[in-house]
Amino acid sequence: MTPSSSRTYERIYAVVRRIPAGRVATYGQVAELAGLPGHARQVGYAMHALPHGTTVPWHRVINAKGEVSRRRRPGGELSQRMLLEEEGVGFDLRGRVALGRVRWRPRGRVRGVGARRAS
DNA sequence: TGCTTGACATAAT
DNA sequence: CATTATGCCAAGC
Repeated sequence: MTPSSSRTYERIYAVVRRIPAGRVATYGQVAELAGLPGHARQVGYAMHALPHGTTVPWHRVINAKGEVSRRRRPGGELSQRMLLEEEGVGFDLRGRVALGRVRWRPRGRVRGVGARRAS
């Protein structure tokens, strides 16, 4: 099967579906979990390709800055922000979420000093 | 069929 | 901390 098949999108959607309410994940994080390390842009592209009545919580995916990415259509980001606020995700005055607080933590962590992510 | 843009990320300045 | 530059892959034209 061609690696550039729609399956790539499905994989991304599967990861996004795992994000619990009240938590958010970055594009890069989703990409890595989807098996596409470094291809954060494709995640954003996949989100853009999502249909309207989708069950995928696309609004829980934000950029590494902790802010909702700007879209081609003005006002769209506000919708995403509203959905997140409804789930309990708070935004600061700069329109950024407390990543260190609402960041989704996939899988158990190696407790202890591991509070650090590979760079 | 080839160039440009993009719901990004990271390093450098 | 913001701004700039480069890399990645896919979709649009």
